[in-house]
Amino acid sequence: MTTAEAEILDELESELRAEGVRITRQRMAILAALAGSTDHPTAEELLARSRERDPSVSLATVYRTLSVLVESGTVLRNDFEGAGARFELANKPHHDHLIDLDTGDVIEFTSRRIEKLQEEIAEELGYDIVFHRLELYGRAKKKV
Amino acid sequence: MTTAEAEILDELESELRAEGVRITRQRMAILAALAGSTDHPTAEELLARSRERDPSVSLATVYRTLSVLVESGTVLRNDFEGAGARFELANKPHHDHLIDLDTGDVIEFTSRRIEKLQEEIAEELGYDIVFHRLELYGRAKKKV
DNA sequence: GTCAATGCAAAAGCTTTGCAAGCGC
DNA sequence: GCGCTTGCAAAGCTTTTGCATTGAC
Repeated sequence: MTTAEAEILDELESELRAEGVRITRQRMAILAALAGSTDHPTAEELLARSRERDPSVSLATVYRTLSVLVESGTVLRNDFEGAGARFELANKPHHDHLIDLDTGDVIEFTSRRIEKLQEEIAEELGYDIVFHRLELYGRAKKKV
Repeated sequence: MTTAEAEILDELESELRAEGVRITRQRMAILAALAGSTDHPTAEELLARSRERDPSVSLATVYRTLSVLVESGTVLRNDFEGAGARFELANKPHHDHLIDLDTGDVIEFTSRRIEKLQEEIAEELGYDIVFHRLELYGRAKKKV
């Protein structure tokens, strides 16, 4: 685990304790797995990564913990097309996703202009946006 | 069934036959259910609506038929947050969706500008977009 | 010590599939 | 008539849940 990851982990732990969330070995293992992931792992992948730190983690606990973390706003859940849900820490600025259809890679991007247009559209329709989902699915351009 | 719906149904049937898709009573019932729906029904809802025309339709056939129709580009499948997949005929211009979190209503909208920005973003990242998903989830503004 | 969190296994919810019978073309 | 389509029931997958036990605070 890198120093940066350890710092993130410490911070997450403090924040969660402050919210009254109980910290268990399993939860720390799952948080560590999240902090150590730069991709967008599935529950199964998080189970495997958590077990490297604490083999006692079960899939049920991964799901229950993710549920708690999503509730508290610590984790974001993504339901990309195709497979099961994918998770990521919410400690980054808001962003949307571009999914590489060939490799499954997920690229994060942001666009103030698109965000703004979404607000305008909702406004015209008489709505307040609570959250949104923008996913681009594509293939890398051939190198020329 | 309105005259307009009957026309849509005729057209769908012709197109599918032209593509070599076999037309069965069940498939016609499912197509009619789709043509007669202005909302975005689930497979279960389509089953119920199809059975009004042909009670022999089974859920397995609804799914298998939808699969054929999605393959042929006749139907679009939406995986909105929350429940199961929702379907709609693809015979309208491209649009995105705003989902009312209180009522579940789905409002369609289009924005050339957002589409264009998406293209630009993909371009910058070196990708060609194959398809995308843009969903706004919100609540109706309070009337003042 | 109390009450929440865990592991396990069973269940749930949606969707798919194997198989024998039926039916479109 | 041939081969695709159907209904039924069973199975698949991901996610959730009941229950007895463990463990955090």
